[in-house]
Amino acid sequence: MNIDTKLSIHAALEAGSRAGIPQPSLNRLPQYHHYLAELNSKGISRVSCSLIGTDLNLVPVQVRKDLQYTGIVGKPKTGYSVPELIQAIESFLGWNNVNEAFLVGAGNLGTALLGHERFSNFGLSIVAAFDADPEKIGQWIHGKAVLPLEKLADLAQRMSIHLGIITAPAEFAQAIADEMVRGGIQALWNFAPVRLKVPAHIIVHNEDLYSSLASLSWKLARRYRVPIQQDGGFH
Amino acid sequence: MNIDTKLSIHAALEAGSRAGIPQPSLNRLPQYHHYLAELNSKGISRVSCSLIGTDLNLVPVQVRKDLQYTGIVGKPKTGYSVPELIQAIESFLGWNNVNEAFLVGAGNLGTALLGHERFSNFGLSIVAAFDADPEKIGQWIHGKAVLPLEKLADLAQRMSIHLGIITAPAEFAQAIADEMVRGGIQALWNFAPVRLKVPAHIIVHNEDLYSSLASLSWKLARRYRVPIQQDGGFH
DNA sequence: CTAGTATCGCTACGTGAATATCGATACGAA
DNA sequence: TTCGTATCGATATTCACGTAGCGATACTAG
Repeated sequence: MNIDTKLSIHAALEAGSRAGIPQPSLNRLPQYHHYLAELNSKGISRVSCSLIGTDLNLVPVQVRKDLQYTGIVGKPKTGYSVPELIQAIESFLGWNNVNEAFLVGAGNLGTALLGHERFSNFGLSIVAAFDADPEKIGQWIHGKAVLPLEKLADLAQRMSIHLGIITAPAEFAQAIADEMVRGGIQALWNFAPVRLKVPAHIIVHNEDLYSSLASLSWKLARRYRVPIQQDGGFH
Repeated sequence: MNIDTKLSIHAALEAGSRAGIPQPSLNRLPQYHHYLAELNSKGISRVSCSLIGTDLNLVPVQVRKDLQYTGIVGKPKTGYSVPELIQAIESFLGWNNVNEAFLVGAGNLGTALLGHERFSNFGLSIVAAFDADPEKIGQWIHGKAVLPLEKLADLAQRMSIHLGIITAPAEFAQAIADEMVRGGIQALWNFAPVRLKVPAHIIVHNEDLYSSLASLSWKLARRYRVPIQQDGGFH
């Protein structure tokens, strides 16, 4: 019995590692990348997990495990080669190939993203913006044209755009997502605070500022609340 | 000194569990809130977990469990009262009391957040912006003054500001965080792609766009990659 | 040349979150 | 009134991530 369970756990783990990488590890990789780029610019060519750990507030084991997912191997006592590590992370994350993206919703947040030229370092290029507001259509924001929303699906198909960014208000997000899917877009980066309904093969990543804000304000509010009994709050 | 860092790591990791509500649940609460507000505006007064689940793409059990954390109780067969539920979520998240915040880094993203008036619905009020760039100091962005960074700590103390938002480039983030802590700020909302080192009692919430982008581009790249040989990819 | 030590890689364990299952309760229909 | 059903609440199982410990390896000092 326990052999069975052990085996199945093992299989699950194997499958997990082969098919993917834990989400938290994936989230940490860009931080390693940023840190390593800094080291590299200082001319440091080798680095150990312990060093990364102390500088980034992580325990060395975790760093090592994360880096293993990229496929790189280090040498005992020596550590890792910084340039190789950077290269490994970039290639693992697909930052070598440029992703062209469409953005919908040329409001404050959309404008900010359009102007964020550093995205190009990470394989992201926003090629055009879309909006439903006639006032905005025809404008140029940070060198990108604002086009009418109706043209999105057709253009996406002809230009083989794979990534869509939604920075429109929540009530329009679902309709926009539908249009994007219709245009053959494969992945959505959604900044609206809704859970989009899309076909199963579409990748959706939600970037919900209100969720984060909820976390924060809850933790903050909690601090000034009367001291809570850990479990005894009830009955 | 390293005791401090250990503590902060520990605190960050355990914050969710010690608090009594899982982080993911906390993140979903604003979505329920948004959804319920919509129902409420339609005049619907009662709702069941199953309904919420189908509309939000979640399984009913999960919805029920999340809602339980707010302390509300439902009635079998009837479900929950929509207004009570909204009230419970708002009070649980601390959205009834206003959090005043300082923002540092009046770039694209900072400007976007300053202009996002809907934050006021969620208990957040950004009262002033700060920057180190003399060009920006003295300007008014969306009705908020841009002040010199040196004044932050003193002002924060005098105005009892508890929340700091960092939208500056990564290389300045740590210094800014230090200033905020010096000014008595309790919680940081950090949009820079770095792990801040702060005393253990400070709440930090990282909003790392590059992490998200990494997730996305990895998943997207993976789709077009040839089936992966686990170890053979390199050399 | 040998011993010591820092670091990597692997396996095993523990904890917390998601999910499934079971019993309890309230409303509606016969 | 009584039975059926939808829904809530509580408990148990499964799964994923983080953590710890062990052995292996390579550099360095004497």
